[in-house]
Amino acid sequence: MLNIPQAVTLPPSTLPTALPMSTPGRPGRKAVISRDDLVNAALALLGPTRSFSSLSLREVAREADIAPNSFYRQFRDMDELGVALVELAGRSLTTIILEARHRVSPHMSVVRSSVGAFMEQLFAGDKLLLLLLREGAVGSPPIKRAIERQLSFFEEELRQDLLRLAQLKQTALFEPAMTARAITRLVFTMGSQALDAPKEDQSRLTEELATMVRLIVTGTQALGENPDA
Amino acid sequence: MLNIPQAVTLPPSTLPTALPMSTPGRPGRKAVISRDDLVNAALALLGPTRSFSSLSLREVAREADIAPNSFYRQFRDMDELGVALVELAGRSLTTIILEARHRVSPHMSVVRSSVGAFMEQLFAGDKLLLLLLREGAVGSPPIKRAIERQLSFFEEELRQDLLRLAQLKQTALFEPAMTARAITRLVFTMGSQALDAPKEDQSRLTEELATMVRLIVTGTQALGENPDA
DNA sequence: TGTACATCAGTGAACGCGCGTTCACTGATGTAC
DNA sequence: TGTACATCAGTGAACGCGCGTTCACTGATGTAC
Repeated sequence: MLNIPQAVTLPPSTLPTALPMSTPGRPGRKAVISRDDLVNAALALLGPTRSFSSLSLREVAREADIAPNSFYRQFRDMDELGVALVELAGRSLTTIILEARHRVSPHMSVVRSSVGAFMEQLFAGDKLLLLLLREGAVGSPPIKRAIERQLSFFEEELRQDLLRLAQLKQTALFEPAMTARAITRLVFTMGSQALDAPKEDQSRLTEELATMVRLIVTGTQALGENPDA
Repeated sequence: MLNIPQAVTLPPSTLPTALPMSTPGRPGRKAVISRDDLVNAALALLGPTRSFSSLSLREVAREADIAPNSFYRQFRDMDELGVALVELAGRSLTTIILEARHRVSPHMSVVRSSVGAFMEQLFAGDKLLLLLLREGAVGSPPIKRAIERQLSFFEEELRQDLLRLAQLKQTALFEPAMTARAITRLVFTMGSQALDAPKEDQSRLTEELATMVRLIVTGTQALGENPDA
């Protein structure tokens, strides 16, 4: 199970590479440069004021301490690295929400605690989450598409959570798919905005976001009972 | 009144300049290059796949058909031009919504028709609106701040609309400020996403966005009646 | 085990390019008389 | 009205820089025998 701590550098063993070009265990040539090295270098450079799309190939190579042209042995171009990062980010997000589900307590809904977990991870400096939030608007087309894909996965998970919840409460939901999408997009937008705010505002912003989500959940329940309201 | 058509080039007379440095009517030196020239050049370069933050000073100068260094006679740097554009965009947005209000009919709520007007303008290729949607996530700090300011104005207008509406219906609203903010952010996010979708999906996406907004409005009304629901 | 060889991951150097910014200029415009 | 002058908006040329990409190389690694 992928579990990404808030530290910048990811232990290579937990980072699945798309190509098995440098499996360290088996006999064969040892690759000194791995895809993970570049992934980690890119992550290290990301920050609240530094987007992936503003990174240059040479910058990443410099951070990874390799020659610029060595980059091409691992990725065709920056877009390919970006897509790899987005896919990692998707798994990170799934893990976060999975953990949040475990924390569910009687006095806090699944949705509410998921929002909390999400914002917590974001404020802790999770670069992958940051990437997922910010490149959606301005990344190159391949990266945008990769992010849309991850968001769709996430929306589908949330939709099923909502349906499960409704079944438990014996209530109907209005447009659960739209509900899940609205919540997802709102959380991402507000999360992104919250990162620009000073630290002392963070808990307030989390509360506000929770309130917004509550508005949507209440709406889908109310309309589920009476669609013509 | 500022009224910006869907054409790329804005007639100079309708574009209020921040500084009256080139008022053509009164006696004085005639400035061949105006701020509007640069504003228009930047707008002409923007598009679904081209963000303001990716424009270079030289590109804008080239489009405006002036020497690169002449740029500095009008703006300190690209950020300053960006902020000017954002402020123009804010006025454009206000105008759009104002017009939408006039179109209000008995079988369509103010909110609903505003959402429609917004999306329509966006799909018509309004570059200013595009700017407002997209630079919020990745613009430089000054531009982000300028966008936040415009969004706040807009949220406040929306909040007052909602309150007026509630008063008319003799109902209470739960957290009208959060409601206005949620709707604003959602509309902006989904609008941005809709621009990447093929044309044949646009009316569906507008409908979906309207549904999402309806969820929120229903939520604030339901919680207004019974805050502990 | 030891040796000669093939492979290919990683590199140093170089390329042409567009960038932001500077400088001293020039020539059109408006002013003073 | 005509002329000499001051102003300053706009420019051409140049700068140093970081960029993405290419090429031929080299030297460590693993293989064959």
